[in-house]
Amino acid sequence: MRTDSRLSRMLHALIHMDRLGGKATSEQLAQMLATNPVVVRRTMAGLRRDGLVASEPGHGGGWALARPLDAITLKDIYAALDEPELFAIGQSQDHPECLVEQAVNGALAETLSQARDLIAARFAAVTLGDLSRDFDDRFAAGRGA
Amino acid sequence: MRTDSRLSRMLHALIHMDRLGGKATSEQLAQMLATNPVVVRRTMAGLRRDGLVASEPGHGGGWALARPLDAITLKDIYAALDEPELFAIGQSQDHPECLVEQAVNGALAETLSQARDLIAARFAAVTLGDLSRDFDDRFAAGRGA
DNA sequence: TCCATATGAAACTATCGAAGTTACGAATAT
DNA sequence: ATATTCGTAACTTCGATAGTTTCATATGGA
Repeated sequence: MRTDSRLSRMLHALIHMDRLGGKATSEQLAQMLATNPVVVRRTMAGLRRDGLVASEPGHGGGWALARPLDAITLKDIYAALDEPELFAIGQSQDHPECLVEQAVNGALAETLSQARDLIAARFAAVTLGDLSRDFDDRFAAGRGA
Repeated sequence: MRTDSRLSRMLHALIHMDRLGGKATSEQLAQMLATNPVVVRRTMAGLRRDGLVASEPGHGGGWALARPLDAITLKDIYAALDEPELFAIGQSQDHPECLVEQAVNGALAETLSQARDLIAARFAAVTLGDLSRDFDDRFAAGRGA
């Protein structure tokens, strides 16, 4: 399975936007993410819908952060992407009436549910501001500070 | 992404095998899993390699459990499948040298690592015997016991 | 007004791994 | 001998993200 990189990419994009003064075009972001402007627009659409960013067409337009990074959690971004599936392993749905299958699926579902809760709690607790400060630390470390 | 159902299917298959006296052919298992005998053989190959089951060709052959269900953990099965990727969300690998990307990937990796540890601990703690007894409970409940 | 710059969106292709299928060889028991 | 069963290679199908092409629309400046 090919893993979904949209969450990672949007985090990356928004932090870069912040460092560009809170604004950027799809073209600029596409270069930062090594992808296509259309992919950027498509992926950002949910963030706009949820009020995390705003967009304006035409000359001088582009994308703008609608909130400070400290007011955006990973959970906000994840929700704006319509909560993509977290897990690559799943239940077999072959014979829903088979009690063995139900027992197996129940056990897996409970385990994955616990993992989901853990991830959700982390996503809710971490802001883009936190990640941006992580960057600052890495930058300082990279300069040997 | 289409979720990988091999773990679920193998648990399902081995419990059914146990209830058939510990033996079954690929054809029988394929019917239980609503799939093809070749898919069963392919998926069971890792389990044979790891000594969880044995296979014999020819007339009267088929698959046999090599251990009691209580001596097989979900972790054993997961390992026999060569530890398939657990998560459907991933890091972007576009610009590994970008410090923003490193900060983002680091945060995601840490969260997923915690979730992975949680899942691994559950997998190590649960045996197929446990799931089989879950089945017994469901069966009793289904009969109104 | 004219035009370059942007986003919006539809429609299509590319990609990648699990899953499914076909086909044939090899081994085993009756 | 023959039917049964696994082993394996090779190919197709499927589904979702990702990538691409194309055109419409809106904005601001010359």
